[in-house]
Amino acid sequence: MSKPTESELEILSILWELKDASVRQVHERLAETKETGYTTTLKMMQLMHAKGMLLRDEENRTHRYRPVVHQGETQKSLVKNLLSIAFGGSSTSLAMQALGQEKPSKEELKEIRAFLDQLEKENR
Amino acid sequence: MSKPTESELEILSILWELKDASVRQVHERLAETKETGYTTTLKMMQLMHAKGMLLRDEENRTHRYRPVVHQGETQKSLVKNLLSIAFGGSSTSLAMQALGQEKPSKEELKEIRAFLDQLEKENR
DNA sequence: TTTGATCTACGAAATAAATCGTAGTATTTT
DNA sequence: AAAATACTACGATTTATTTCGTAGATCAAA
Repeated sequence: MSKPTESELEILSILWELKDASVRQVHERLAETKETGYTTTLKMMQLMHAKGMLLRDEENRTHRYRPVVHQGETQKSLVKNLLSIAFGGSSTSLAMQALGQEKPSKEELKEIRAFLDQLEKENR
Repeated sequence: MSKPTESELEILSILWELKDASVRQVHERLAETKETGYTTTLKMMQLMHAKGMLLRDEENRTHRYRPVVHQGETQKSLVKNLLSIAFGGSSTSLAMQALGQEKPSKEELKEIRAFLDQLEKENR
């Protein structure tokens, strides 16, 4: 599946959260942070459906959409791409860049450390 | 400064590495992994220069270009963007996603742990 | 049952990004 | 010094992405 564009990602994010939504719902969320017309959102979602990125339930007049790809898979490919294109493949520097950006809480630090231990264990 | 496009990033990556290069040099590197014409590369770099993304030394007939922004700053804004658009702002999950992708070496693990300790210390 | 609101479909325009050919000069090779 | 090669400049085209108006159908309210 091809890489979603910026706008597509905005829509996907909302759908990942809501699981399932009408154009109206998505549009209302989008409009909170962005100046945009209803038919624009509609068209985007229709295009995404045509591309196979969204499933559509046409049972009722108001169609409901949901993402085909899961957030995790998309995150994975985005990270992979960013890694190769801007970090010379070094996941370490990407990770540190991210963590420096938005400081993790105590709990998160613990989680990350556990994750590192896990990685190290596997590596034997 | 606005976010570089995919193609611009490819060029920036090469320039970050070479510090300073002619269109020909950049083109040759690009052509290793991508089917593209010389004038396309030229035009891209001219555009980037016009946008203020690249400096140009016009001393000699063969101009030499170098990036205005450093890799670190660009990485920072890319990560920031990715974080907000696909990870709901959670640097922890971005970091783990990255590390799971490309496993760090023993040395890198050490480095990351030190980095985490540092973060924790600051947090008091 | 008319009016108004809400939907979808869809064409088309606006914008952004990427590609490339051609012309004109300078430089190097034969 | 003629021919081939290497550069820049630049217009124009192509392709991708985003935006939006209009039409027609369905539903809800007056």
